[in-house]
Amino acid sequence: MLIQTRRSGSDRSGYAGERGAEAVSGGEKKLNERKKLILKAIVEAYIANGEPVGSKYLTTNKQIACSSATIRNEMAELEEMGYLEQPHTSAGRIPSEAGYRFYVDQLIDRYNLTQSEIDELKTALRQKRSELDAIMQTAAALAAKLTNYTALSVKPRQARITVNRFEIMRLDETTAVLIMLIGGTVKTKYIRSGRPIPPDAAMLLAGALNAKLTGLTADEITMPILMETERIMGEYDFLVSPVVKAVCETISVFDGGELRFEGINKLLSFPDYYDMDRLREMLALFEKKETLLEVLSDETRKDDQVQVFIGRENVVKVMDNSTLVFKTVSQNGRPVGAIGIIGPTRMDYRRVIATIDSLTRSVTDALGSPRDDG
Amino acid sequence: MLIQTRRSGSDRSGYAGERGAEAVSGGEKKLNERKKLILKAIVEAYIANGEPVGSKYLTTNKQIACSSATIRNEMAELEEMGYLEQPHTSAGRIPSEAGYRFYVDQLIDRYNLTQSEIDELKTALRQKRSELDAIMQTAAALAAKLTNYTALSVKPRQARITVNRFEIMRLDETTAVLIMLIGGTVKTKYIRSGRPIPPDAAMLLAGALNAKLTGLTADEITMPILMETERIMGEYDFLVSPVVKAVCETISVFDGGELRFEGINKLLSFPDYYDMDRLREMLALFEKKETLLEVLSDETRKDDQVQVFIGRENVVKVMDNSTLVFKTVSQNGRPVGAIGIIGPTRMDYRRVIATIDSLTRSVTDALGSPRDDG
DNA sequence: GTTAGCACTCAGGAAGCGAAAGTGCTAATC
DNA sequence: GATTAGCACTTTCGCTTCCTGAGTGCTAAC
Repeated sequence: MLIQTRRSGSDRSGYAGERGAEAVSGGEKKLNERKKLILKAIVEAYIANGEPVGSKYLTTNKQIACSSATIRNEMAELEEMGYLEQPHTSAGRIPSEAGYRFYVDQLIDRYNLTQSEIDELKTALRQKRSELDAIMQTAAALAAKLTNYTALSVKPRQARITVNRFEIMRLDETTAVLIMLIGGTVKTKYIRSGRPIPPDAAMLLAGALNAKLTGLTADEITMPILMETERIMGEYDFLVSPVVKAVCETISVFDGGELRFEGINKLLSFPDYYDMDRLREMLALFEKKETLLEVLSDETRKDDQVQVFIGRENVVKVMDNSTLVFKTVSQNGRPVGAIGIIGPTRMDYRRVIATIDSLTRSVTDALGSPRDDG
Repeated sequence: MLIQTRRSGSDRSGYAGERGAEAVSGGEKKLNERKKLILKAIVEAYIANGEPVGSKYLTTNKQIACSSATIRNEMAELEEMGYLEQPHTSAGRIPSEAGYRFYVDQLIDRYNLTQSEIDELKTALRQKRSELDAIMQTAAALAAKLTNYTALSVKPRQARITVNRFEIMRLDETTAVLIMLIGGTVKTKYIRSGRPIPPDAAMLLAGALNAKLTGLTADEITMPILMETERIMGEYDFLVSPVVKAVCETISVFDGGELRFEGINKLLSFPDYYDMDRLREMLALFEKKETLLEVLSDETRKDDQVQVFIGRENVVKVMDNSTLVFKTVSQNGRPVGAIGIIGPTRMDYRRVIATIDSLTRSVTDALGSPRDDG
């Protein structure tokens, strides 16, 4: 079962500071201000340095005005509550998954990208205006570059895929290309016929397809429709069956969704992935795609806020110790994909969340509404 | 400077057995039969086990009928000649790059895939008949699966990219999709105009583009051609400039070639890549693409035989300790891409070469000649 | 409730040691 | 002259041992 970040207000990013944390609903334990301060400091120090943080180190933090002994007591309690862990007795503490979760939900500060980063983002995206595939890939590349983690972009599995419009391009006597507009993307498919395809047959076919098959899913293309289309085609009815087959193939395959990665090598920057087995499993996951697509597609539509899945919250077993952060991208108010980051649980959440948030917002802007605008 | 495998005959695969090895031309040193046997045994043992091989171990090889002391003497000479290396005094020997090269050029046995492997290959490819992009990707995935190394597929940088045919698909009042047939692939580009694009303008535009721009490279599209096209378009001349810009963008970008990888996680199966730095550099190389494309594209056309670049023979510095094996794929006798394997120098050359050879052959068959066949 | 002090624990590095593997060389043998 | 047996030598690798430093938990004092 996936646990989603809970939020109180309708704050734009959903990531407020400490305000309202006291009033949080439900099963979460209350933490006094000092505990929060300590937890926050531990998470941030651990994110920054990757080493367990000890009580002495925390005394250097100006905001925490008490001795190491006191901090030790608080830490012991935080550990008891499940927010901290100890790799071994004589090491400092590191955040548990629950600790990260609490941090992400309630302690994190709002972080803003610098103006130059935002500019980079906008100009990079402007160039590819509204080519959905290209724009998503560019966005993922940007996300990888800005965050230094591996980024992913996904076009979700769509329940109902239909072709908006057909076109036929004749190449020569017996060959033609079938062009299909599906949502914001164009798919093509070769058609080879044993018999000649005269120009008027191509025109007729395009017309027939547009008349009969637009707006239909693969399931809805039934025998009567086929026969009706063949009737329209008259003497060229032999073209209908192979072409419709090609159409069905396309809209079925397309259904699978597409998942791309950028910056895979960034994984290796983190000691968290120095374990070869973990790394291999991660890369295998990247190539299998189905599992990850499931996570992304199932959840994609729920929310237009940044989603954070920490460690074992992920259905995918492999992803212990890894966090997935993503947000959907919309066009005309409908989600058409998502962009995200995958990296170690010990991740710079502030930065990653801010980046993904801005990025998806910019992409959504850049995509605009390709049909409606003047 | 790249060194290519030299071959003597016109043997189909270019990988003969020992025959004729004695008669090899030029600067290569002659090896007596026993040395060859020993070198071959060492290379194969090292490929199989990944550990330096010692003289004692080689006595278990039936073909080498002499004592360990004799073998030691021969090994010492082979080392002097540059075919073997010693990691440290008390270890066995491993092949040097020159050793691998000699092995690949002259000692390797012909290896054939099993019938079931060939069948898998054919059926997998048949399904995607002649969709160039899809077929190349499938082929790379197959190569990765069959060899257990990382595979790559590439559509080479083409010096002269031209559009064979244009088509315009009108979406609504102000939006259209420009469809370009380039070689065997179809590229699309959105066109948005501030002003309405009536249906007859779309038709007229397609006609004008086909008349004026087909067969031209980006460089060859000059001002006079633009003006002539605008003249043809009459009152719709405002469409010409943005559309031609889109065309140029496409054929320039396309020029870059495309490079895809399959089975990146396979890299991790080999202790050769347990060094994190090497691994990271390798992954970075995979993402940068340009460097690798250069190697592949430059050499791609030279030869229709399997090409093997061992270690430092590769221009790319990162690829010490790595070997690149690839072969071009042709359509209508013209190279349209290449499929290859990248992996540790200690690679199963027999198997990899055989696989790439069969695979590219099958792909070439599957691609057929899309314009000429009945 | 907070702090100082102290005993305790544990990871990680350095040093030392012996076993195993494989070589190079010499002298004997075919 | 080519081959082999034998032996001393070198080097890695795994193992144990020891030591240090960091950080804790607990107790007693403030």
